[in-house]
Amino acid sequence: MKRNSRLSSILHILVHIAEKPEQALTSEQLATFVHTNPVVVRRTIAGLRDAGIVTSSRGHGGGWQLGRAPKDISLAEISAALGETLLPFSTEPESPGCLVEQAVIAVLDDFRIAAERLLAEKLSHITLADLTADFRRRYDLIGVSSHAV
Amino acid sequence: MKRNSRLSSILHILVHIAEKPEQALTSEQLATFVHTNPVVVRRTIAGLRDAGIVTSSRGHGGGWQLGRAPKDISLAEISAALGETLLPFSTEPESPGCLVEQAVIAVLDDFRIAAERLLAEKLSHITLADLTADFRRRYDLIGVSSHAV
DNA sequence: GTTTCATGTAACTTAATTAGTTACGATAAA
DNA sequence: TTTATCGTAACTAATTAAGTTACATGAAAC
Repeated sequence: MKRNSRLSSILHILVHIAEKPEQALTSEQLATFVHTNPVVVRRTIAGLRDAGIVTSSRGHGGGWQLGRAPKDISLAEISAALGETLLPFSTEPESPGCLVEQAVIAVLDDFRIAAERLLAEKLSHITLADLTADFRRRYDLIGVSSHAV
Repeated sequence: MKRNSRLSSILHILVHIAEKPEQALTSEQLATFVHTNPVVVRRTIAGLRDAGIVTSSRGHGGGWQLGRAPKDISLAEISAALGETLLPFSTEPESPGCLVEQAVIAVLDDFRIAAERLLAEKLSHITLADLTADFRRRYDLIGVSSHAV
């Protein structure tokens, strides 16, 4: 899993989980989908469990399943559960007392807050169900197995 | 200069330049504002020169000045000149042939394009002049020197 | 109950990225 | 001619995140 592809990878994983609702998929299986290893998957996906987006079960036959229906899981929630901002520019003061910096940070923070609200609003209208629907459209068209390579 | 504070640092620098329109500020002076060193400043600011946002002059008395009036320099241009996207999540395919990944990337790319347009639009309405005005408001209120620490 | 198969998580290693630094050539004013 | 400045290449250091190893915990299968 490359840097900065966490959101993409997680969605990839979630759609695969959504496509096998009757069985729990193991971290190992999920790891092969995104070319990484099981521990990284568990670590990355842990936040989603805390948010109720997925559930995990231990022991024989255990693994990962969705915590609720795909249509009730929005990309906004997923993104939030990952705990990263979509706009990762820093506005930490580095020269406390510099009025120029204070002005810059004030303007930038206003922008960030407005932008984050906007992005979250857009993401809240896209659900996992939209992704699985898009996948199935492709699948019906081409008709090959759900995962090659 | 910390990671992810490039935009903020550049704006800090630009406002300082804007506040001394009659003189060129050296990389060394600018570096002290953002607690870094002259070479990093030159490197970071090089893209802005290519975009005509600042000009540089060599030799004795040389340094950096604005390429045009603050009111004609928008944050959208500055951000673009830095050559970084504001939404740095990757949508590079890692499993070509996986229809699930293709669906994820398609949806994510649509979102990214729309989001970037939106953010650029918002940033195009904020200019360096807005930042200097905000600074002056603070300055008039508190009345201390433009740069402490 | 013992074995097997999973997750949970801590601790460590490796890889990638970016800032910081040194060095020196080019340029322009004093 | 000296001094001050940028331009840039090459290297080093710091930081971050992914990858890995190891092992404890929990649950099903036999």
